[in-house]
Amino acid sequence: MDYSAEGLLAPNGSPETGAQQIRDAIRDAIVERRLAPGTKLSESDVGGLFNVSRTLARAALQALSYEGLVSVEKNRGAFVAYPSPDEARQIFAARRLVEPGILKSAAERITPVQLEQLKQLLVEEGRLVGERGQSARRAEIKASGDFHLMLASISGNLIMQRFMEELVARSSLVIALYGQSSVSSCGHSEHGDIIAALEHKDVDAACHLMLHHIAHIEADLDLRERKGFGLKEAFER
Amino acid sequence: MDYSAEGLLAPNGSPETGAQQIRDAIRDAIVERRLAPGTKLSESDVGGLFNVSRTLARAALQALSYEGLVSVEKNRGAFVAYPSPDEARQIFAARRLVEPGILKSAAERITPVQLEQLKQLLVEEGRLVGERGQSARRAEIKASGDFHLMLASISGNLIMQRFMEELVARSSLVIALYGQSSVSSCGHSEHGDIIAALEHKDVDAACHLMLHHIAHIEADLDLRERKGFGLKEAFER
DNA sequence: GTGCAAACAATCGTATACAATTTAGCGCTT
DNA sequence: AAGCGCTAAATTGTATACGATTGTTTGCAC
Repeated sequence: MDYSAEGLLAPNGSPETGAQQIRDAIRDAIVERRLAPGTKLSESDVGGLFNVSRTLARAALQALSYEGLVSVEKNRGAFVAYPSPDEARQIFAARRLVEPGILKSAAERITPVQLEQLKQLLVEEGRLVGERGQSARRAEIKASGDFHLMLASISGNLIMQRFMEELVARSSLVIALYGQSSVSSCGHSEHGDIIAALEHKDVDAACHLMLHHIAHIEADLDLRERKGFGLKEAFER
Repeated sequence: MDYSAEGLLAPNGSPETGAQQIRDAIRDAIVERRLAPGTKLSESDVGGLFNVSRTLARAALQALSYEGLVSVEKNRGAFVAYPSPDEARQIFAARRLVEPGILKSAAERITPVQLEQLKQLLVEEGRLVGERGQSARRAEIKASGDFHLMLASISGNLIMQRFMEELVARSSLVIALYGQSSVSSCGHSEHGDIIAALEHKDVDAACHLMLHHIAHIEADLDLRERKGFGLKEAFER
């Protein structure tokens, strides 16, 4: 019946099977910037695309709206979120608020093998920076976010981990909208510095570096209000 | 046609009308502890109770599962969440992580009128502590949480505000399950101390008091794993 | 009487159908 | 020709229907 890219590593999702997959697929598309902010996500289209009914498509869109990646307007439909400059500032303010704490917690619990995994992630990220092409760029965006996500994972707090997933995903949207330099994904070297500080058990330095890192990302944004000079944005809200 | 730059805190019911109401109603019931952890929430029953179809009931339950207040098990149904001791610890760890930061941000932005509102909330809370009866107790639980929520609101960060809503709600579940002293809701006087520190612009003291406050709540919990000595718990879970 | 198995019942998972709302198109009036 | 109002198409909101999975009970063999 349906042989559409069945779960490769998903043994079983707790709530539903179908909607979960669709949600993840759309989220990946948004985070990797294949779906531009403001794009309309009609329930019929989404359902048709994944060969499921509107019911599941709707559930997936709802889920994404809870994560702030999709905004659904009553009787009008769902759109890829188009964060305002103010929302963007709040997202980064939230990251400045929680990431040092996560880092501190991660530093207390990190094991040698986890430290090695972090380093490996860094190597992978560095490899992608060197490559060319859209595909490599997307992978780089993902790897860059995965660094922050792995720290949250090491912290051992599932709640903070989920929260960071949301923040990283929404950050990607903000960068897609307001980023200036093309390679604004994440300062690669700064990730390395943080790992080094972690390795030396210098938590304070690591936190300081993290704050600096976040500020660095935010500094690359142009958060001035757009007055709708781009007609596409003006139309699609 | 389109008055863009839509309100950030628009009264606009974003997704749906019906499911939102049901979700809020059930959430209130959970937070106020009228629904015990582990209670089964069948889609048919919920729908029947609110005179809507299973579709809306399901959407509401899904929403609550994203907030961690209900857990849905595939092909088995939805239940009021029954946080494990480990989850409980993570919830409070998350609060220790974010509340000082929220408080710091709130201290920077608080206006005299907001300070007055905080004080009024405190008075209201104090009044409820004195009263007797189930209804007063429920209101007290809510007011106690509202104190923390209002601080998040004052911080001006909608994302942190939503996150705190989740944490406060889940804390209520934890206290319902593991709280020992009957009046374990929240140390009322400690709220007053924090306000006082805020008023004197002593942010460090306020943060310190907040951490102490959270520790105090957590200290009242008995987070030892239950081996099913209570037959009731053994059944409903 | 105990243990397994097959049918029954209940509930969830998904699809489809209908109603309500919004949006766009068209013709009419001025 | 521009503006207004009405109708029709499209899209979302909600309900119902059907199939699938799980849990229970009954019945039979041993």
